[in-house]
Amino acid sequence: MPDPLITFLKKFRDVSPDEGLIMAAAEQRSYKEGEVLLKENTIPREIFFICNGVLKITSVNDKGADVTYFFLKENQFCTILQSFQNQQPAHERIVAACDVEVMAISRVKLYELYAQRPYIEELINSIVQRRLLEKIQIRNSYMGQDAATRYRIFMEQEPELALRVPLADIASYLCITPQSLSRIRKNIR
Amino acid sequence: MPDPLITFLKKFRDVSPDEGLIMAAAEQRSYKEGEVLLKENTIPREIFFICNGVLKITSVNDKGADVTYFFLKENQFCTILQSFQNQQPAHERIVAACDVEVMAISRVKLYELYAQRPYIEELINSIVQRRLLEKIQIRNSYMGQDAATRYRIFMEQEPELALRVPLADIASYLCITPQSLSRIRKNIR
DNA sequence: AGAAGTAGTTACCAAATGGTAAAAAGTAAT
DNA sequence: ATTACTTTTTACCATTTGGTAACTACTTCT
Repeated sequence: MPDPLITFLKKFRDVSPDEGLIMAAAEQRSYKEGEVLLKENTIPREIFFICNGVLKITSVNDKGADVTYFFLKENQFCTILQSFQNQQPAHERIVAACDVEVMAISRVKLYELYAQRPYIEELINSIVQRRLLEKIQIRNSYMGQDAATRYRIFMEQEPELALRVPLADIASYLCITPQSLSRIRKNIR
Repeated sequence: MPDPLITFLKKFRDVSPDEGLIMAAAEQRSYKEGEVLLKENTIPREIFFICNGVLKITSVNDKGADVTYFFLKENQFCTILQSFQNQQPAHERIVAACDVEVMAISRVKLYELYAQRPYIEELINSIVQRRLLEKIQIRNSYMGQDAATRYRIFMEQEPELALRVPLADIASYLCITPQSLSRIRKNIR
């Protein structure tokens, strides 16, 4: 069975000769829903590639409530990029939004890999940048819309996600209270 | 008088030997408030470096109202990145939020420059990526906050901007109606 | 200076959303 | 199966925000 990370990278570029190198840098891990992959105010030492499941990037606001900035699912890289690059503490937290399997790559090993195979750095950077732009686009699409519309857009863009992560997470992601989101769902039926 | 673009790049890396090359690729332009630098549904053929003033990236929603996604000011590059890279029509529009002076660099000339001086591609990519991450951070900081708080955060992060661009633009950027924003301002005094 | 146009303010009411609380449904543990 | 626990739903009222409209302040043009 081919590894999801390798399979994913091959969609962009043939990495066959370096499969071993890449796999040697990565470590497979599993997390249960709710488990924390990165605590807030800590320096991210690794980047995750999601093989299965959904991660969320969140933080706790002044009122103690969780704010969900992003969901990331299969075939996406996940880290707090600025903090990972500059090795500074991240304010955000990375949490399993449902049970997940990831490949964890430590920064040290990643940069060793980059040093050995510069094209991999280019490759991953371009993948990550593309995804960043997508995330911005998605956020933009919510702007200036009311709660019901934001939910409708979300359901068009990510229909399966609603089945996989708790309602409260989606509510937080869409800046709606869980009660309001529940009401919106009711009105749609 | 040194050019703002060169001065800016020098903050990150010494580009002295290539100043001539860079300047040859750029063309200075001025726009008045409200002038459109890029129409929606057109392919961005150039990237702008802002020497002076503020640009906004907007689009028109289903109800005919403007939504302001971003403000960009002095010492920032501005284009619709995905569309610029892939030479596809952008849904967004680039408009002068106040009178501006920019250096416009055509994609063709930029890529010629990149071919001649690969380090410039790396340099600009890293600058652009850093700014993207910043924009995401700023948007995140508004998430889950009420209108008055969003305005307060905005005024902390960008105090001068409020003096330079119309209130309606800021309202749209913060997803508030101009009337509500006016009321919020009143309550703050 | 006066007129016309644009931008910002204010007031009012309507609609959307938040917050509290309790019930219902679903999940996990014994 | 029963219990305990968590998540989701529902109802209610309070608060925030939006939309319409009129007014004021500012610009710009002649």
